[in-house]
Amino acid sequence: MEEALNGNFDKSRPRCSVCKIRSYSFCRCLQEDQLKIFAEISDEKEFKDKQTIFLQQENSRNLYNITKGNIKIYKLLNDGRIQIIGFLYPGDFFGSYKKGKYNYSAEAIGDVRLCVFKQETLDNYLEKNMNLAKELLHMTSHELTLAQDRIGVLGKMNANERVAKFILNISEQRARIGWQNNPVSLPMIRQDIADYLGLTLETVSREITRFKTSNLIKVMNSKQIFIVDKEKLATICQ
Amino acid sequence: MEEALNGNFDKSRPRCSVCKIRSYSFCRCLQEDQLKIFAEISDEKEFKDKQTIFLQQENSRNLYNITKGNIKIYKLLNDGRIQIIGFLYPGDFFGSYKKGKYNYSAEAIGDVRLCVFKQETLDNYLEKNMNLAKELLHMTSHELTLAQDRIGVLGKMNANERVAKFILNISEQRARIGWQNNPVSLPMIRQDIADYLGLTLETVSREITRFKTSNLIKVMNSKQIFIVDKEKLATICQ
DNA sequence: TTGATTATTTGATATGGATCAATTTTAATA
DNA sequence: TATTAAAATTGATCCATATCAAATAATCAA
Repeated sequence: MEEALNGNFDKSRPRCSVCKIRSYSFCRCLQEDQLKIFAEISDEKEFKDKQTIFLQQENSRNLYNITKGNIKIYKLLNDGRIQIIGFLYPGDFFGSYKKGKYNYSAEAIGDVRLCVFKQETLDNYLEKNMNLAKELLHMTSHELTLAQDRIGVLGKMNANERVAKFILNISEQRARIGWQNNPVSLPMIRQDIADYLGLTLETVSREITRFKTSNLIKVMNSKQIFIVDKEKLATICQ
Repeated sequence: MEEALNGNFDKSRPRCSVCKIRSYSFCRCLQEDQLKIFAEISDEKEFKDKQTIFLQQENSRNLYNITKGNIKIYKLLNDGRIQIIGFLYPGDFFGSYKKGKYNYSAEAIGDVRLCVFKQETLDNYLEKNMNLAKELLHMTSHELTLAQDRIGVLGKMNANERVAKFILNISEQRARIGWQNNPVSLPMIRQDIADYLGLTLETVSREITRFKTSNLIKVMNSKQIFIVDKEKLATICQ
């Protein structure tokens, strides 16, 4: 089962040892000899496009680590309005390590593979491993930084700036985990981008067209954007 | 000096022992016998209204814990636009525990007293105290939750909802630390509320007037708001 | 106390992005 | 491959909030 999921046919090595994204994830701080135990405190789980991973109102039990694919986390207002809090990529973690309700819902975009940690299990493990606790603290703190950046975008930037920043951010994220970052692939639909940026899909579409006609980008297809003039795009959103 | 600041004239007890807000702060997890050492790894510092605590572009060296007063943390776009990321109150912490630049600037609103921790010192102490590391992780995670809530507010709510939510939030925060929460005092000016909510000060003023004329609140003076109908206010922003 | 400064409210008008609507393009399925 | 459904684009219009402007109100300094 585990072998099937990560393609590890070397039974002598735990799946964490052969994990391709470990160096971008909070478990990167673990030594080779710790990986066997660590691999045992989590389960791998797969999700298909649009499958719900958890809903906001559920009791929080797990923390998740993405090893493959993209997910979106979102909040739903009771009149149906959606705000996408974030798109998450391999190496990112989400969920909750404290009891209560989740703060958002999580859904797969395309095929997804996750490591699932039970709260108590992870908490117990943290107790024995200060490095991991610190790494988790640093990554949570980094998440907070990103969330604060987004507050700035949503509070003060106009549609033009938001879309420019979105394209650059997603390209940077790809570069960070060593993937092709130009053309950048947008796995999510325009409605999702809109719900992420606090705009409507029409406005997102118009801004993309605007960047296209002013030759800042080339739209290979609706999900593949080639950045022609990165500097000008950066100037737009500073 | 320390005695003068926190009014502790009992020289036999460290200032953390007599700290009034410790139970709301990350240091609440420490035992009485640990407080002496902990008091020694931080300094107390005072700031006056509008004094800058640090600027975004500075090298981050410290983590701060508020023991008295209010501060605002904000980002500045290069054309002068301001986004206030948050208003922070006694028990809240801010700054950075990793090297680099700060992610925002911080400024005092009224008289403020802070505990200042040097990054390395705090980091070393964390190494020896798993409880504190965990508490810091949980509080950072909680901060992240609050930031995500704000993303929802700024991304999807209209002016009416934003102002209603602001008044309720600030009232809840007062209740949480056991202070008078109705009437609720707004230590910041309208421009700050606007920069916090992603609105203009005129819009904030108009929404407050609207709540006043529809008898949801009473404006004792511009900085003291009495909540008349909490339920209706809550319905507005759900 | 008085004048000056800063903060707040209120009014008139403008506008960026939402909304409504139709068309085109792309993807899914039979 | 044809048929349908979903996604994306483009156009026309509207409206919530910004902007500009002026009047009060509160605070500060001399």
